[in-house]
Amino acid sequence: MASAGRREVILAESARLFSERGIAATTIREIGDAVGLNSGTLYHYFSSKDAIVSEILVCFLTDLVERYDAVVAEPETARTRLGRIVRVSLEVADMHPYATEIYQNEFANLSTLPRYTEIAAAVESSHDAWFNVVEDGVRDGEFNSGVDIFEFQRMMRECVFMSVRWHRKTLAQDVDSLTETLTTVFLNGFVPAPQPGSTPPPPPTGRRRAAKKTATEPPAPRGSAKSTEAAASSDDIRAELDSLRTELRAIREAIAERPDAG
Amino acid sequence: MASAGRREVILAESARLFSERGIAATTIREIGDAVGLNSGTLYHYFSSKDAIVSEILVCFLTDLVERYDAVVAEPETARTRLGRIVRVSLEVADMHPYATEIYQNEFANLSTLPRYTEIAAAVESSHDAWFNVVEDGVRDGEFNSGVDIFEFQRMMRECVFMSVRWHRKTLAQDVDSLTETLTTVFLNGFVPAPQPGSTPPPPPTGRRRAAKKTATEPPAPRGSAKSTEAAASSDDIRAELDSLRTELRAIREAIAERPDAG
DNA sequence: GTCTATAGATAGATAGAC
DNA sequence: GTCTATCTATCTATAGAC
Repeated sequence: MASAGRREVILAESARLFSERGIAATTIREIGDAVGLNSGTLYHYFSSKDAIVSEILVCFLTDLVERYDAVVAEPETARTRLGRIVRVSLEVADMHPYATEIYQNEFANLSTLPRYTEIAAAVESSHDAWFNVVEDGVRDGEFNSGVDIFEFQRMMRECVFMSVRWHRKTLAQDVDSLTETLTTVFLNGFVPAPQPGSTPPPPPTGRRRAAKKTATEPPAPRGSAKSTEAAASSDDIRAELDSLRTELRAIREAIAERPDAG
Repeated sequence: MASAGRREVILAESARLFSERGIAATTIREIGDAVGLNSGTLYHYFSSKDAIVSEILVCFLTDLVERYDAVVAEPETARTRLGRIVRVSLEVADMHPYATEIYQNEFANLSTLPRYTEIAAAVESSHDAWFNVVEDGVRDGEFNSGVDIFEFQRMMRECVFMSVRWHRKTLAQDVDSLTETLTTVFLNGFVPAPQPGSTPPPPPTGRRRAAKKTATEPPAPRGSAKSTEAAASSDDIRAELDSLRTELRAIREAIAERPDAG
């Protein structure tokens, strides 16, 4: 009877244990204890321990890809869509509180899982969503191409999912501020010009860590050396930098306008 | 006699296996096979499997903290010191190719390790180095406080160590470009104001990364990840000048080689 | 559906010959 | 220092009573 929700309870408790202790370190008996069932009974619902892992990941990734696909297709600017991807990532992670951590911790060693092909395909699809939106933004001039596209989107994507771990306990409440922080940190370093209208808001000033100085040294010494030696030639260098940038831009545009430009 | 380097070989092979398969999934017998010793012989060098794990992590973290402490004490701007922390992180990671991955993958579940207190203290010390430098930069107005300090430095720190994993095979050659990319992405989104003198170049639209698929392996990071904003120190500016010159030269040559050029 | 009991495999670690 | 041999513990998964 209770078998209706039993499967889901097993999945939920397993996910929690897997993320807390690791998959290999979590035993079937521990899962049984957490659910309130004998370990043998679990095999009435799942054919193996790995099958539980696979189902956890497939459920999470299916939800994620489905919502990514909707966002990517939106007729919005790349910045808007990228912000939505961040938000969707956090929301889906909130619906699957432990799956993202399991995936992050152990994906590298999960290639022998039952439905691994399905899982890998979903992972790749989710990665494509990020890449395509960032690529669109660069092509349209909305983002800066001074930083390698692939490198950038991978950093941002992984940072978003690490943030899930860091904010797991309060993720639902933190979605807004986290989305804002992530897009501000990454995009204000990635857009060509600063937004005149939307300058970064006054500090949300979240938590402050009890910053203890390292036992050896009080790191006071940042000091006056700021721009002393660089000051003399600084203007000349900046001038040359600007001219180089201008020339580079002209050349790039010339190349881009060529009919057979690649 | 061979016992001189044996310990180090055991540590190296163990680290490789632990990072590839996970600690729990790596058996003593596999380590013995990899080293060319019987599994029982390993206990002549280490008291347990966990003792091997601990020694791997302690060696890595000791090197890291030692070099962090030197950087934090430098009389430089926060931006310079933060850049040095990034570089030092990559260099130490290159000296301990697998320790960072082991730490990232399994640190959450390692609290029962033999020398865990020592390990945790080193981890905290390394975190403090990052926090203190970023905090200094904010206090002096060099960085922007519109984003939560703790959140920012944690994102940047974790991104640096994830980059180690992504570039593990070519880390030594990629240190320069990676340091540049990481500081550009994070700091240009974290500095208070853009340089008024130089309007950032509009998007070139020309070069696009060819491979968007492949969830497995990023293409080689050609060092085109260059900053668009003027850097704070003369070293950074000179480095950018050099890279711009190099890129200009490459573009000129590419144009000259086109059959229909001129 | 849930349990008890256990099969079958393999892990970490030890003892002692050489 | 290295080996063979083995102990002890524990795991996944199964068989069958209820």
